[in-house]
Amino acid sequence: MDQAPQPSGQGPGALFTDLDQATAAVVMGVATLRHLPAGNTLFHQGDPPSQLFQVSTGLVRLTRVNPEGEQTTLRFMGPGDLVGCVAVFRRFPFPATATATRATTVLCWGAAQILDLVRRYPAVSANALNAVGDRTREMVDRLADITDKGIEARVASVVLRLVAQVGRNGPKGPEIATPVTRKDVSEMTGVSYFTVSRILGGWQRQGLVRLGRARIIVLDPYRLAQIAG
Amino acid sequence: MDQAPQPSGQGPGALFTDLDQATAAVVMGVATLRHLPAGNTLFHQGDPPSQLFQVSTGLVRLTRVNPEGEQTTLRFMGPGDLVGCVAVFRRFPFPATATATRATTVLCWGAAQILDLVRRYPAVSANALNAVGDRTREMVDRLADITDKGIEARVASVVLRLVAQVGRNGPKGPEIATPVTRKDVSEMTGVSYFTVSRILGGWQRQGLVRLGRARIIVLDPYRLAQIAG
DNA sequence: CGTCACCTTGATGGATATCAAAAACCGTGG
DNA sequence: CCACGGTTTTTGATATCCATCAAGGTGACG
Repeated sequence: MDQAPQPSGQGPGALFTDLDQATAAVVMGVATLRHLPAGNTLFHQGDPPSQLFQVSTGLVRLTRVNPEGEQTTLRFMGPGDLVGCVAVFRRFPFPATATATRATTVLCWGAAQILDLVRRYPAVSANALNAVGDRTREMVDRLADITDKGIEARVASVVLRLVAQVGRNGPKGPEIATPVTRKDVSEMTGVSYFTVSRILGGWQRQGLVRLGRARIIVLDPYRLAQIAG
Repeated sequence: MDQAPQPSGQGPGALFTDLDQATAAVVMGVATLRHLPAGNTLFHQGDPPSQLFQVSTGLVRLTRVNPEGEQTTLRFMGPGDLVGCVAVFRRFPFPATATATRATTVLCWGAAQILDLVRRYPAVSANALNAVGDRTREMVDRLADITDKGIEARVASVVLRLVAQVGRNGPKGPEIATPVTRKDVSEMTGVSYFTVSRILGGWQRQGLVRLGRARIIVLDPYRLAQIAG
């Protein structure tokens, strides 16, 4: 907790922040808890937005099929993050596929229920607005990163963002939740696989990071932030 | 109206959709109308989010300063679009600078007032959620475009998006609102200036577009969509 | 201890950024 | 109406960065 990176879903969970006890109970009351083994999917790209999820434990990967038909990673979501919030509140088909990359538990709300709650409780509505706003903000930042930074800076940004979103404090320093592969990082940066490997390798030689199979430990976040610009 | 591209802010204006007459009157009542000469700015990047704007007529450009200190174009907003919605509802500093690129009129709401309206009227809250959700959706799409499309496809995407957002029907076909320069297009695509010029030039030779100073007329939207993938 | 998925490293070519310079365009004022 | 100045755009030549291809390594897990 001290200097540990926080999951992006702040506090007890995005939807519940600043709710009075009664309201929180109502929101919790209509939720159901679900356990997913690794590899299971919450929903597929294009599905109607029938449910809203909040990750409780584990790790969820959002992917998209590109024009060539391959799945490419869009982002990861960890404990406290609202998965599907944009689609559900906006009543759009899910723009991505959500998959548990390891054993995961999630809270689920039916679309109709959650929309009703939002209409009835301004506090819940505010939380929804905040969650969606945060998402937009992140996307704008990522877009700016990609358009005006060099490759190395982009990789640094993505690594730092991953640490902040799905990081944990390991013994040697902040550590990105496993399994996040080089391929995932490359797809999130718009850089090829191999180049990411080379850049990370270079950083490891300089002692900025420690690498493992589907694992990245950040030893010098300050210098990384510098590289990210 | 027939086959004309619609501004992204749908109908009479994002905030007002599906409001009963009384509510609409209240929302309109606390708004003020402002006229801006070309070149004036609504707000600067980093400013506290003191006001929400809805473009009524004209054209607004959102720019961001990149690490090198230059202003780069993020997007344009035309009639019906809510400018600053993410920042105001999320209570974040504005992530970009908004400038009128020509004579423009906007509706303005004070942050406190609009937050109050959102808390009081679920219908307004729903509209806010929709507006912010649309924004997220667009950013996700743009991000995906950039990471998994080739350069030419990216330029095509941006041109088509501009037509949809700030396009008008000219005599020869859909036409992007002026002044949108090649430089703007290049910054929105993450491609250099010169390359955009070459690509557009090529399209003009094939009869897909007609070019002018700070002007792009789309002659063959269908083929462009094909190129965009 | 074998197999599979993930990762690294090297060599190569090509797409695109960059630099440089000239041309087209527009508004302005004579 | 025309000449002028600044901005935008085009076009060409060059260099560089990165994607791609190929092959070998390394760790995890049954």
